[in-house]
Amino acid sequence: MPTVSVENYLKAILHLEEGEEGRVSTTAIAEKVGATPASASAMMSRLGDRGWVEHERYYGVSLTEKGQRIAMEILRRHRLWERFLVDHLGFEWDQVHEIAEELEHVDSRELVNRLDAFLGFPKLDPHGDAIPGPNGRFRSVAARTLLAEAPRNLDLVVVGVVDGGDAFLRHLGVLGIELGSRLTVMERHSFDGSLHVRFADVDELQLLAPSVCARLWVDQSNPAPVIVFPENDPPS
Amino acid sequence: MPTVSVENYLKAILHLEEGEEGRVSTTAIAEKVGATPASASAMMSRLGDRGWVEHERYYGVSLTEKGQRIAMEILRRHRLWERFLVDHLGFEWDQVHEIAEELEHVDSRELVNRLDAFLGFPKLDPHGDAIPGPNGRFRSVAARTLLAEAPRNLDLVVVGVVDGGDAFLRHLGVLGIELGSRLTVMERHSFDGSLHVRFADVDELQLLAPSVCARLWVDQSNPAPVIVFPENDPPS
DNA sequence: TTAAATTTTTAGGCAAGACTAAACAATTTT
DNA sequence: AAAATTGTTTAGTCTTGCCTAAAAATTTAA
Ligand SMILES: [Mn+2]
Ligand SMILES: [Mn+2]
Ligand SMILES: [Mn+2]
Ligand SMILES: [Mn+2]
Repeated sequence: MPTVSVENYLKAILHLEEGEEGRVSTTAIAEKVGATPASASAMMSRLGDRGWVEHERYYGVSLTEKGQRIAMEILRRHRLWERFLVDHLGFEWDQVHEIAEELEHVDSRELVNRLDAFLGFPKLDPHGDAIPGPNGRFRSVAARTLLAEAPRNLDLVVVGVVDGGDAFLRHLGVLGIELGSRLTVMERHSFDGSLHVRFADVDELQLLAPSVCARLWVDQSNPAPVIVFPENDPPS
Repeated sequence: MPTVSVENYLKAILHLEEGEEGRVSTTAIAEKVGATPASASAMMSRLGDRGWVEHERYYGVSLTEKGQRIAMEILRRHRLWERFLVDHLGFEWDQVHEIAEELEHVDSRELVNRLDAFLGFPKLDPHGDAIPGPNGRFRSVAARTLLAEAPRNLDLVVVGVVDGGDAFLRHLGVLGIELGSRLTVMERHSFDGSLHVRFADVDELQLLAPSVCARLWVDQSNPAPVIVFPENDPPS
């Protein structure tokens, strides 16, 4: 029965662990939860006592099996609630994070599973992030690339955002980019990595700053497959 | 920006104030929130400092205008979430209280108003209790009577329960009683106030204990009105 | 109108979680 | 290798909210 604060810390550590190798630093955690390093340090020893993190003094922490299970559960709730807010209450994707940040702490196994069913067992949240299943593992590991690293001349589709703060999401709105937007990389400028892209529904080329390209997940957009009818029936 | 604990205390005081005259006792509040009188006493002076209750030492408290506004907002959230849980997630009415007790503390004006709209601006929660509107006042003051005090030989309909703990709600399930059940009081037994009633959908008379009759709100069931067509047009 | 019983408040502690300032350890620079 | 910088922990303090035990006020009973 972790408190709200403990749940926020565990989720922060989970976020910081993915991608980065090894242990997570106290200062990074403090920054993520909006507290001082001193407060985070105190919390780490409490989390260590309860067996939710492994704490090597002066070298950071990593989640234990138990801690990870809890963190994944919070993440699951967060992302399911975000889906609910967008799909059923008509919120925009840049308005739901803060509210989900509170809803995720409502503790009822039954509630979250019924919500999951009500939403149709979604695999992705409104920002394109995978939603953990009731077992605490992700339902699908989608193959995705950062737009910044995508090859040219491919039909791409935006499938997610990296660490999407509300300001960034609103900026995407200004640029006319949303989940599902289709585009092609025409030119990559080696000076700063900015890209000239062409959107499927726009005529002119558009320039995207590297700060944007590094935060967009894209996938190859499956073109409507060309179905070739065989001239003869295949052998059964 | 009250804390969860403060919100629970304010709501408890609101509940205790209705019906009872004058101030609410520290001990009653303590019992309602599940704390000791000493803890409640300490909380009362904190609430007094913030201007949410009027505290007359040794004589109890009453909500101020401000305190009442906050408490009504919590009550609104609680009952809206109960509606959501029953109407959309398929919970039974005896399973939702505890979960709503947590959801009510999620603090977002926008969220609660959109939820209200999503639910179709309901007037009553699943237990028949009125849901406060965004202005903090009840939307409708339904005319209702306790079954224990209802006259005989009237077509009645169950419109609500008084202070419905889960145990009582499950007992109603055993008796086959739910919101909307139609019944008529056939006999009132002066010994202990128990009633013989006839349910609209059952043949035999059924005996209801006073503990049940005192906790059921009933209203006269409007029989499908007999429409009398005038022989002549009324004078305009 | 005292005395007994009940209710309420106060006193003294404790745990969680936050902060600032200071000490300490690790890492980088010089 | 020593010095400076950076990151982490410790020390000391605060607030909220809870507890038990004891004191004080109020209510009830004798
Ligand atoms: Mn949160
Ligand atoms: Mn998200
Ligand atoms: Mn509550
Ligand atoms: Mn209710």
